[in-house]
Amino acid sequence: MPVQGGYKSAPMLDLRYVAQNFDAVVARLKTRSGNLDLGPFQKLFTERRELYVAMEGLAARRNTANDEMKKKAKEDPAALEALRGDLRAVSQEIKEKEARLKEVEEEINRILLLIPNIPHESVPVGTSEADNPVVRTWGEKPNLPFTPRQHFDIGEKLGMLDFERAAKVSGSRFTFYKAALARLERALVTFMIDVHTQKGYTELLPPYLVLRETMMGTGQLPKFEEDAFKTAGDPERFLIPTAEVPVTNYHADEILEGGQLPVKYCAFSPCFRAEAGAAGKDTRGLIRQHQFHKVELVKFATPDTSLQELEGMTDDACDILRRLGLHHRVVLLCTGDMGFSARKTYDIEVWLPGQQAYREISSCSDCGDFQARRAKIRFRAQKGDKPQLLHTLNGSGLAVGRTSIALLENYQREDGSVAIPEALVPYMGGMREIRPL
RNA sequence: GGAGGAGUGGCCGAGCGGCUGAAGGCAGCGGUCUUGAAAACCGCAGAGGGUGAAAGCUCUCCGUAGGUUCGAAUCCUACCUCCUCCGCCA
Repeated sequence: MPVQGGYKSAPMLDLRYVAQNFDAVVARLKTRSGNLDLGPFQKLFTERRELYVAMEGLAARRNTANDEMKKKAKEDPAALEALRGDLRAVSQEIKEKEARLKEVEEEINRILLLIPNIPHESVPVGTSEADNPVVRTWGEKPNLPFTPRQHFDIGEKLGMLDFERAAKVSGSRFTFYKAALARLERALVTFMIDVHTQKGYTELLPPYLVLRETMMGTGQLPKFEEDAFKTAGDPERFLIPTAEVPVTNYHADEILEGGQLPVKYCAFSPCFRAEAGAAGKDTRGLIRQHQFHKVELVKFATPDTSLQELEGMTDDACDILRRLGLHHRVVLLCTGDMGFSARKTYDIEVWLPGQQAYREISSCSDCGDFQARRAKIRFRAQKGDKPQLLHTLNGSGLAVGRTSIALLENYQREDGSVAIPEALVPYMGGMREIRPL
């Protein structure tokens, strides 16, 4: 009867760290949005340790007694019977403790799985996006000598975005792209991946359906189940909300060699989001759809380099916008605006003339060891060293649909046609502008 | 979907219910030898948890989860994955 050990019950935050710095951790977590309830965590943690100690004592006793059994079995059958009775009681006690330990660990995990990552110290405290400082800005707003239209007007006038038929076929928040705009979307994907692979990102084309534990690994579950689409079969599978999910879990349960870090991947995928909490928000156009395309960047880095890698990744995403000549700015998310798994996040916001607003087109996060702990991704600094958790990073490079929006709004002309930036012309088969059908 | 077969340490591959954390081989690391290298020989070498300042001590792990037993890699049950053949299919 095996005593449970190992990292099977992988804690979501460093158990010991949380236990030893309880107040500080709670205080920092409270700067995030949402409620925080650590419940009976400390009591459970103590009980867990006591159970471990007790079980070990019993197991040790049983093991030595079992060695006796080997001898007695041959020499002294009578004593064997007596011993057997004793041991049965010991085994029984171990089983009981084991059952209780399992309960305790499940309770601890239930609590910890719902607790977000601890914000890094360089992240400003704040409650909403209004508190996100602008870190830098690139380019300038285009000077359009007419009232700029929003992308959905442009697309419909071109006859290349069809929201009505999409609603007929799939319901709200879907779109048919047509002709040159369909090609533009495809061209953007290829363009982005070409740029990233030239910088050392390895292209990965991931599965779009993943298991529950995969969604757990990156932090989408268990807390945000209502945001995801789920299949009916057994096992249930989830449509990925981002390629971050399959790509980060690509190395789940692995030990990487320190020398090969950072490992960098880029991956195109469609993304599926239920948008449960977004009713009434961005209902028109391509901004918020149930399905969109994204090229994702993922890095696996050592703890001491991850913050620096985040800067690099953010710049790699910005580079796409620079090459496309799109005005944008980078903001640092405050504690209250960050995602569940992140310890530090930069959002890149592109200027949309039609909306007269900056809109998020990329989000780049350093997740520290948060996802690595959940997904059991480790590295070995030197041969012979103990494996330790690595750091994971992810960022959009970029959201393709929103890039299409930015191109439409920034390169629109008064007559309804749209220019194609130089960098994309080769990917559009030489096409330099998009004219109405 | 139907019929078979298999899942053991970085890899290959043994393993009568106790002497197996696991033979043997390869790769790896350290050393002897050598002008250097190779070969040969010797040695070290899995992952985690608990406790401890550390050394150490101890517990767990042979696809996963249960079960039988004083004791399971070895017996039983279910599940998962992979391979082969048939059917179906982009």
